[in-house]
Amino acid sequence: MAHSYQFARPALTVDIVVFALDDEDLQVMLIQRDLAPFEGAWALPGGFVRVTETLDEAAARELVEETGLRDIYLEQLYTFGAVDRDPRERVVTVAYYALVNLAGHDVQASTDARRAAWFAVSDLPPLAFDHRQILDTALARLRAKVRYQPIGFELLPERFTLRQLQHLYEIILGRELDKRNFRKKVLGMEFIKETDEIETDVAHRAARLFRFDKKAYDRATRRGFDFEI
Amino acid sequence: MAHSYQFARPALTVDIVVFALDDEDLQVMLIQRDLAPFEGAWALPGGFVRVTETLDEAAARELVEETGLRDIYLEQLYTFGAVDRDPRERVVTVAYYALVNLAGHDVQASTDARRAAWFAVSDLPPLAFDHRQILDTALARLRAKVRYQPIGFELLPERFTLRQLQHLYEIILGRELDKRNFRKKVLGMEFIKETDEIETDVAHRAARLFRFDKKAYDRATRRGFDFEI
DNA sequence: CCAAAAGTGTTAAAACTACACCCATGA
DNA sequence: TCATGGGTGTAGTTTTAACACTTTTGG
Repeated sequence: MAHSYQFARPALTVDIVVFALDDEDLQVMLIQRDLAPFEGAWALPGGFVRVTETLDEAAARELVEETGLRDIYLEQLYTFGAVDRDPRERVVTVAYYALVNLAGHDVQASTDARRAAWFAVSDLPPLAFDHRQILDTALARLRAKVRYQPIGFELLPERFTLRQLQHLYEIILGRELDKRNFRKKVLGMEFIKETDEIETDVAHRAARLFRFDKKAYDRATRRGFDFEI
Repeated sequence: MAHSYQFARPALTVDIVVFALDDEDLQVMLIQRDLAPFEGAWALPGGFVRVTETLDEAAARELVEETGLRDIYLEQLYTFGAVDRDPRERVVTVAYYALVNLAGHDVQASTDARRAAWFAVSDLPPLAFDHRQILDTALARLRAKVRYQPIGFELLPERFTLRQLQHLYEIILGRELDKRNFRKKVLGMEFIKETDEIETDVAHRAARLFRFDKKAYDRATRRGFDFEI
């Protein structure tokens, strides 16, 4: 590695694919651009990385600034470096994806969030730059990872019913699951703890609420347990 | 995303963790640094990304320049952005990992490769920068990915024995596998094709050679087949 | 009393694990 | 003829997949 940079430097940004779940669909948060290029088009939240912050910090900061979301699950996805992905100049972007429980966070909390909106991943508008490719990569990662890491819980409230959990997997994986087999598998995981609460305000028998116990999960993992749905 | 960069830019590099297999160990290629900082220390091959090349191109170029290796399996790993990972200035690095078949490539083909050497991952020297962390991340990724993607073949010659293949998994996964069960599973994969050749120059019964048929693998994948060891 | 979802077991098929001997070859 | 690794089958166990009815609750 040479000591100093004899060439021009690419600019460096972060972009974040924020996923949430409603009753019907997996959703993604997009921001409507107010500047050229792609003025008026929808884009992923993101922005330039400062020299004084890590990549994770840049992603978390942009998320707060552009969407008002803070303290949510955030994981680096992939770094996109096509030479012409930004028409103005060379920009390399480190993409992240985030998972948020819609019920627990107020997206309108930020003034900069006025142009933010949720879209179903099955019905997306055209996106600026290569953001469609980034989003597709994030979706593929989420679909693969949700099966062998307990990240799905990030999309649910802290207390959830088994029906909600099953529904989450059905939406993300895109196929139906057998209710009895699903419950058998999940109830066999000792880190999915039954609480003494039940649903309220439902027009039918109320379901038991469960919670994900991270410490118990870590203990099981150390014993060699492999999460899998 | 603002239009132009009102802040100083981090420098951007690529670093590559090159894995190979010998009879005993998984090995990694390191380069001895001839400049400060960390002069004389061992480091991953890598260097600055030019504004005219993609990240993949930068990684492939640095690999040829520093090790002489070309046309080998190369995959983006993770991007490391700790603020002080380089003592000189802010440098973000996009790490890659590569897999190479030792028998098929001549590492000494490059003049710049004089300071390159292979080290067993179980017996590494101290590394420059955060390269130990990068290497550990690559190792974790390789161990996880080799189980559900057919990338192990990249570490073997084009024609290989089932013993070599089993040995590869035993070294990477760090545990012994049952010979009969392993052969049963592998021979059941239609994209692992028996050839009409056998080993030569062995002091015992010669084993049949097999090859990995990528097209047949892609066909199986499209039918929903899931590779797993 | 009706509509809606909660909750619950069994069986057959498939996959996985453990395990030991004879065979072919070259030195 | 010996040392070395090549090559092969079975049985017990575990895991997975398919499948339907009764209970609870609120409206």
